Amino acid sequence: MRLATWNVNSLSVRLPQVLDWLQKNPVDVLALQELKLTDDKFPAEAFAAAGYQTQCFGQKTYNGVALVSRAPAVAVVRNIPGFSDNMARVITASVLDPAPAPDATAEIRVIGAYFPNGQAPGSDKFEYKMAWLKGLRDWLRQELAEHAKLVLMGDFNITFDDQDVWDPVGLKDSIHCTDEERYQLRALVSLGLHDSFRLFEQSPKSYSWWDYRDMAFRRNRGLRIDHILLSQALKSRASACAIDKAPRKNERPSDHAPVVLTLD
DNA sequence: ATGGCCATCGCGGATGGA
Repeated sequence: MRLATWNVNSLSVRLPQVLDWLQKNPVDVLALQELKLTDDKFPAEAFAAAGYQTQCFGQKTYNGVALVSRAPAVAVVRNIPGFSDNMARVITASVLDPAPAPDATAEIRVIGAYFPNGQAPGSDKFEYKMAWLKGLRDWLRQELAEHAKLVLMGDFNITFDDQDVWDPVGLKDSIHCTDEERYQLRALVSLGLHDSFRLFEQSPKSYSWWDYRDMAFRRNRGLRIDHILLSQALKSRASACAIDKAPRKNERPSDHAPVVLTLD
């Protein structure tokens, strides 16, 4: 089973690239972020023609998330129960596991999330990010108690540590790299999750996002802020995790690259 | 040193992203 996450920075602009990528990478589940469109504009038919079901939680202009899956996605939850939010940032569903362990339930709980950017430490948006992270953690604790096989993936807008940052000195204490954000990320992980990317040997300077400016991609000036976290029950099944830089080389690319996880 | 790009809305330039 393969799962992936991709911040597409406007699905309207990127749909051809997403369909092309799915053809080359026929994953079982793809979580999309930053759709920047409303549900009525979601191209469900295009995905259906490619053999995928979709669950969308859209919003005009900003945010918006979706789950694209081979198997039906059921028990869908939009945003974080218990945390009041007017932005479309989280979509959760249970999807059929094509290769379930014989003694386990046949479903995997998948959470696709677009974490707040936070703009700058000390700003109102940063305060919102901190509150959102606390809200997510409080709900995730319950969700993990109910679903042993759980994946939390998406655009976290937080680096784990300096390995995830192209210029840790120059970007020290800047957004995505602050101690407060990293503390919150560790607190999430402490609920019983694992950073699937670091379960495997990776090349140094592996990033998932590069600024559009300054030829940042060509110079590999990036950040690793897109993550796939696995519950303990799924950790032992993980056999690979990789960032696919190929779509970042397209014309008119998203600024993010997809991250792909393989479960045996 | 500053901002350098891209998407949206909408038709100029502000806002947000990261």
